[in-house]
Amino acid sequence: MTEEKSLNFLEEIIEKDLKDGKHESIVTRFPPEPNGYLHLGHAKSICLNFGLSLKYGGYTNLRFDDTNPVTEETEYVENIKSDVQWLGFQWKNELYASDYFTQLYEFAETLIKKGLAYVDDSTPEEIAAQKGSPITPGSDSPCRGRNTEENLRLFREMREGKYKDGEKVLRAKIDMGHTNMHMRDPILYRIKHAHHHRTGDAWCIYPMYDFAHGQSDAIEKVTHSICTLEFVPHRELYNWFIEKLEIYPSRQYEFARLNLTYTVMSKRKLLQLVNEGHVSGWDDPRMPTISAMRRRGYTPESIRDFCDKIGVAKRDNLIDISLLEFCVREHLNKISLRRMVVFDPLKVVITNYEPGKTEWLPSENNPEGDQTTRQVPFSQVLYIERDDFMEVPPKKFFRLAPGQLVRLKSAYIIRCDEVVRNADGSISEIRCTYFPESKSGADTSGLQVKGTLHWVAASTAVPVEVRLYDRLFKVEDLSVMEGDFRDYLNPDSLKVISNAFAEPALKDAGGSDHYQFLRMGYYCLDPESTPQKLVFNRTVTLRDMWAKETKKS
RNA sequence: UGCCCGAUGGUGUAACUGGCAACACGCUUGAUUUUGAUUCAAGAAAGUCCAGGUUCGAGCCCUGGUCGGGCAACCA
Repeated sequence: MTEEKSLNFLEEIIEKDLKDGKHESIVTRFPPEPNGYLHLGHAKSICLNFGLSLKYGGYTNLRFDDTNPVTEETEYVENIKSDVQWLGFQWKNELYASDYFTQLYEFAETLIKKGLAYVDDSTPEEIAAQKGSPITPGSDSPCRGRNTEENLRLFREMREGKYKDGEKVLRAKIDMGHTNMHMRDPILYRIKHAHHHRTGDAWCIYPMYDFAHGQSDAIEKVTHSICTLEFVPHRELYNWFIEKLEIYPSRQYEFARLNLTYTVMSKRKLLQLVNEGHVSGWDDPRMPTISAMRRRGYTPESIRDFCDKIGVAKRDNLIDISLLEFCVREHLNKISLRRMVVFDPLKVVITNYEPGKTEWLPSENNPEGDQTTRQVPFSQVLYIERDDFMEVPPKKFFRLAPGQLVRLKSAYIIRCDEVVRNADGSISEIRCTYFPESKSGADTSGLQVKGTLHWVAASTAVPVEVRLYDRLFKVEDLSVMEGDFRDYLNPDSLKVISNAFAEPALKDAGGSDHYQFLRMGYYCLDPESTPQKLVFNRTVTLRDMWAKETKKS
């Protein structure tokens, strides 16, 4: 009884290919360049590529597109691998475009021998000029007529290191008047006397993306090479190489990249935020990177669910971040342990409770799941949230106010009798009476209250630090804003509560556990946390109808 | 002044491939609730960019527009 779900355009293509017998199973690949961290946009691509091969029987390779030694580093390779695995996917083969350098070099010689590539001595400026513009045809390079022998000799000399960076390039010989700019004699190889993270100094010429990607797909017999929309114009060239080199005909398909409200999703901009110190690093919990989201408390399940819900198509899109938040809340609600933490304490003294006495009261760990409980200490002096008390409450204020009754979660109903002030007039504590017969689980008081508050007993409270994250940017759609994207950074994206009070059960907080601090949102332990100083990250707030209500008036 | 994509509620994705638009998020209202959470119920919201055409019938097909995006790194 599988739920009948309509197919996206990629699934339609694959099902047709399978039905027509074009393929018996499919091979996809996830091809990151190791020059940055993976972000949510990559997660969409990962879920697609791995999801498709899982669904249709086949496999997915992890292939690092490492053709540019000057920007790529091993550190990125390791992080990318762990992010993919954390998301819950396993590749069939771990591969590198650099594994194919010898083969790609031979492909280049093949093209030269076929008279389809030539060595060009033009400068970068000259080549740019020769390209023309989208509306004007380009012009031939003076070197375009070089004969095969000379091209071969020169190309071999390029490889041997006879020339300096930029002195020569290898170009495909296609058509400088082509309407597709990418077909105007694109560069195939350039000289870079640079150390490569894997091949070391074995090479001083490196293939360009276009000459490496498609051929790598072919070598791996990738059936469906799925990439984002900006590569649509490259497809013609992709197919040209397949035809001229007579290699395995992988096919490229493109989908629209993910855009999210209130954030940026480009590696360049994210790198800038890191380098300029707007965030603490690639895994700063405000970043849309996978590692940041993991640190913030997102679960792989929720990210996969999100990628599933946003769908795949070819039109530009801007996904509302509230969908992402919905996905985490939905998962966290099911798995998180409930705990009580007071962020902004207001002292409450229960005047009719025996001083020095402590009662340990059971409270459920998760009302949605198993019915296990933990013990919470109750005593005469407590803390509640300052926001949960008002001297002159508005009409629908269900919390504590003079004369008003409220339940303390898993404990007793209390009534506020008196407000005690400091010399400056601020409230120092409030004095309440409790109703012994209203004890949670054994309530015979018959009292009805509209509100329930979280609380912490003062004597056993554990001081903790809580980091509250908000959206990184102030505006929903950065793409339509004028000026620099950094002008729109949200100055309040991080708020640190260094002295919150937690119930003692939180002393045993584990690294991978997710918590719901009652009425305060979902949290997890930050890696910077120590047993002496617990540090929690807010993953996401709870939905808050009351906040909406108060905002209205 | 070119070539290539795309256009369905506020957002995203559907519509059995031609039979008068569905699902999710968001929003509103109500019920339940020892989390103003969760859960549940109800509701508002597009007549499918425009104009023609084909057809008994078009969001799906054709033609012409309009609007949006992409394309000229020795980046990927």
